[in-house]
Amino acid sequence: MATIYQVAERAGVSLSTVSRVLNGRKTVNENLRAKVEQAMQELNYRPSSVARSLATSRTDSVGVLVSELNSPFFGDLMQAVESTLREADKHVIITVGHNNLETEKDAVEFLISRNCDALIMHVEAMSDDYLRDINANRVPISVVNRQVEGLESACVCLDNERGGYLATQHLIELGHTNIACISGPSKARDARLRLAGHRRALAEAGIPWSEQLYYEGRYQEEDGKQGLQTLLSRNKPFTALVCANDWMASGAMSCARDLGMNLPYDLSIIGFDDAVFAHHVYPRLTTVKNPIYQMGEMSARHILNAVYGQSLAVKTLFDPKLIMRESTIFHKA
Amino acid sequence: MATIYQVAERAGVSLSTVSRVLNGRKTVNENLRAKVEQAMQELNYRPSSVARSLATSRTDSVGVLVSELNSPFFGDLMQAVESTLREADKHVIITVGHNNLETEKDAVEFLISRNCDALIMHVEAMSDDYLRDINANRVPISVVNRQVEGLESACVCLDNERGGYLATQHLIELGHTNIACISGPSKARDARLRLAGHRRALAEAGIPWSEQLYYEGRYQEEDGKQGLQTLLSRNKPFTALVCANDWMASGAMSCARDLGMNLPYDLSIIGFDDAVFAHHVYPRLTTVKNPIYQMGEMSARHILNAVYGQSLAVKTLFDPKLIMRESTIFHKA
DNA sequence: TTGTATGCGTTATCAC
DNA sequence: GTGATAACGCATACAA
Repeated sequence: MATIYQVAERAGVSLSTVSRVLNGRKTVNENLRAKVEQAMQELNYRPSSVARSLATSRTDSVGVLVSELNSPFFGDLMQAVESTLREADKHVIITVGHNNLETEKDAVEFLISRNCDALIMHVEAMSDDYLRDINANRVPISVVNRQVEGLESACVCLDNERGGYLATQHLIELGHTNIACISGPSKARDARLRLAGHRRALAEAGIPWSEQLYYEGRYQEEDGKQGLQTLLSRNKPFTALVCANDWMASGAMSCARDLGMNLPYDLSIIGFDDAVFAHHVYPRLTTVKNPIYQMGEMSARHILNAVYGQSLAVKTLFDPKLIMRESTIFHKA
Repeated sequence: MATIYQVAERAGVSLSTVSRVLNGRKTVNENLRAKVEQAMQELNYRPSSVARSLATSRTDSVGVLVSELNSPFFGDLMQAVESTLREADKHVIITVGHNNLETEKDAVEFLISRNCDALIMHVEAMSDDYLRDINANRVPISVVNRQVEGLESACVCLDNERGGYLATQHLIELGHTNIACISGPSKARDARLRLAGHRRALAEAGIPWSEQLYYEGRYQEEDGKQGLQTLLSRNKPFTALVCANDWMASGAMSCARDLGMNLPYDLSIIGFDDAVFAHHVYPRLTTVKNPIYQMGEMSARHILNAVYGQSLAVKTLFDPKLIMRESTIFHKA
């Protein structure tokens, strides 16, 4: 590999000059610039990003920490982050946290040891305090899908409460009044908020909340099945079911079918997220869209602004949108 | 950030000694080692990976180039590669090629400019020559899901021909003799191989190949729909349909349903890949499993061996497996 | 505008 | 076993 010094020698200039044309400085004679560029060509010179990093103490890399890689949700997030950042010639180092505190902390240490200029994180286990500490004392961060007090401008997230509200409101508008709910784990913020929205919609419609129509899952497909069976066993009839994400909705749907129910006539089911498979299930799943791609883009933009001196427009709170498909239907009184 | 020099000063030794304990060299006095380690503790010292890279000309990073990020297939691949590599304290830099030659080349240049020690690639557009050139003159690579002549040991892939064979054989065993086929794009190697397997199964069973029962798609969901409609319009009856991937199978299924067909009784459909949504569609999709997770792991292992001096077991050719679900059924004569 | 000298934080090659 | 000293490839303050 050719170095800047060899280029300088061949072009008959000093290495400072080479460095200048390399960094697009205007203060360099056109003649010399041409010579240097030709020398670069001939030597097939490529700057060493490592050496540059050592000199500038910047790596042009941002660490990304997500819960999983093999899910449509995080796939979209990654895709958005990667392409936004790469447009700005930054790159992405990926790690996985598995929703586990130790793993998440490990990943953060790993990324910091790699001298990332910033971190984009989607974490569940890690505390707000920990996040604030990282941002204050270690490296700037952006948090996806979570509100951290004191870090508002660095957090991009969905209005989960409103999403929960929309889902239930939709069922109410269809005439349902006995509405069951399979929520996410109560220790998860987004799950709590979606549930709160659900309850607000019920309250506004004058429908009393019933513990019997409630089941707490952990966002897994299996929980949809377990949840539906449990709810059914309580002998309190319902004609519609809200699920806190699409996986559980899908689990509930297969379970319902296995039980001989005729969907959506016997039971309206609504999900949350609009995962890729939402329109693969049968009947196609009505759900609430989580605009994760845009959120990833905004998170990346925040970093671009905060760390790399750009000034892009960023939006931090996203509005969920109802996607009507065929898994919900009018309640026939 | 504390440097190695400050640690040396505090411990009252030279920086060579610090460097030695840092790298676990045995040739250092226990007393000094203790002093140094304490000094590191007190200063909360973290070695700079950048400086180390400059000195060793290794970055402990491997570049990964995949076609997309937001697909279950690549999600699994990434997950496998990341976790395998991180166990060995290497990290992963991700880029996306979008099945487009220019983008793929760009991504490779980008990764190389980042001084990756090696590349793991899943590319479609790039030529074999180009791949060989990268490996020979630039940086060691491993190729996923593709056979490159001369690079055999660096290629880990599925036996696509056998996969295609298995799918069709399964339908034949169910008694079907009129079997339509929606293949992938003929410019894609894996598509050609799957098709070859399909034809071999037909031939072995004495079923003549018919151009009328063949449609070439591009692996998109929409192609499943287009394909089925086209095939149906040709007035040559068939009772089973082979699709070269799950997306097209899913598209064909919804199309069939929209056309009023009763699945799987009116038409048996089989897919390929066993994507996550394969068991979400209704009826649950019979398909051929593509063990992408293991393939990713093996690809990472190959790099670990070739570049980082490890000696892990690697397997390069993977056997597809038939996953029987409910979308295929006996042909009633 | 151009060149010189120095630093970035390690590893590696020598002597001692 | 230990400690100077020179790379590694680039950026940058400063001098010319």
